[in-house]
Amino acid sequence: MPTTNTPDSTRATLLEAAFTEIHRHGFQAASLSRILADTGLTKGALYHHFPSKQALGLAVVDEVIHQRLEQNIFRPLKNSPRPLDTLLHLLEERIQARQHELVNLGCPLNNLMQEMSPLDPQFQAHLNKVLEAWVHSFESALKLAQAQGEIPAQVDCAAVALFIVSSLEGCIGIAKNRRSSEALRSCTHQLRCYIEHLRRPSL
Amino acid sequence: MPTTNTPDSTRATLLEAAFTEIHRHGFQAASLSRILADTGLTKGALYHHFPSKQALGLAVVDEVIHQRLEQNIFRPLKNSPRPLDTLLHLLEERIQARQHELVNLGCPLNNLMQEMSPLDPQFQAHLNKVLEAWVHSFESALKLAQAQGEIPAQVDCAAVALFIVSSLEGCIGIAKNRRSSEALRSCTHQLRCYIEHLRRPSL
DNA sequence: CGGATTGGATACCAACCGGTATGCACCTGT
DNA sequence: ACAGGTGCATACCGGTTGGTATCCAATCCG
Repeated sequence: MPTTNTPDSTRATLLEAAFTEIHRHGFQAASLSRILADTGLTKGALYHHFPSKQALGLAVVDEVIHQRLEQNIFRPLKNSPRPLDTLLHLLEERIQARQHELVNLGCPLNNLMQEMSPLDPQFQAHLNKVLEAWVHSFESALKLAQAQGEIPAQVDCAAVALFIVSSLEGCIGIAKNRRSSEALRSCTHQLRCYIEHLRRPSL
Repeated sequence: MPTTNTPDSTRATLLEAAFTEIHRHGFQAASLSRILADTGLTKGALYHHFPSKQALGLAVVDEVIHQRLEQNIFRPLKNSPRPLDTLLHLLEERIQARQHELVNLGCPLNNLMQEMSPLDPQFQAHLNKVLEAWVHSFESALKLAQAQGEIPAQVDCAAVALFIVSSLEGCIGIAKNRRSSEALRSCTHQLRCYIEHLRRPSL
């Protein structure tokens, strides 16, 4: 039994604790001391794996936030034969499942975007990469539905995908401010209505 | 000619500078020293007018942010005989006029909601009051349009109003992250389409 | 078996933070 | 004209922050 952990496990521990701390307090107010206290590690360990607080934050974006979205949203959507139904189902089910986290702390990605994008070009770039992947994921689903004749040809899938992601983040943000699951449900219901509406021949 | 300013002008100077600083850096990262450097005032002046940094922030919410919304949005909407047209016009014109500010720094209200609501119940309360006033303003406009027969009776005006505000904030937030006026235009255009859609007999 | 490298701990630092105590002009009420 | 309050400046405080320099133990490699 080794007395030292594998380096990757320590790194992963730090990433996970940093994610939680950032989710709770935002990046700027995230305290390295608190992360270290939570993990039982020390500054030596942290600065061995990450050259700076910023690098830690960017790693959280790339390796925690992006990956979670990839696994929970992008992948199911990509593999679905009925993309529109899957999209609607994901919007309902994923939000329902994480409603407490969302109402209390909001969306980790959006929180960071709102806080860091105007302040730090590097954060902006990394966050935007995740955002674009998200929009692209929805756009592909919409285009497939369009190819299947489920939504009209004149629909601008890219613009609609951007709007869906925007509205979704908006709904989560407002629900967080209200501290209300009910607001989250009501708001995302309207969003689903909007999406359903795409189906009908709109004129 | 008096050598001392009227107290209210100093207070207003502080509020305005605090608003700008908070808009740029968020509340937690807003530096009192920077506010004082910008105004040429000192800690003595600040703590004479405000008992704490939190009180300053809450005053910015109540006296700057709320009042601006009141003047630029709530009031025009309340006095309009054609509420739906006015709403759509406001969404287009106000966003166009402030697009640079919105793309670079986002919506002052939403920025603070995202940052402070989960952290500080007092902020949450003050911010929520502004948010509710906003939603109520839109709801009243929708209800008037409904009474005028412009939108169908089965439309849930409260839910739609909440969704419009949420989506709007979402659109601004996403456009800020992309640093793109074009994204802001595209996104709010979809929102206006959604609102236009309320007009048609939807079934 | 023994140097070199890796993983991490300890102790420390300067900078900055919000907040406070005190002092001092000036205006006001009487 | 004088006492008191108002409006603000100056100086200072303890605490926290991100970051660094140093050191030790374990592992790996030859």
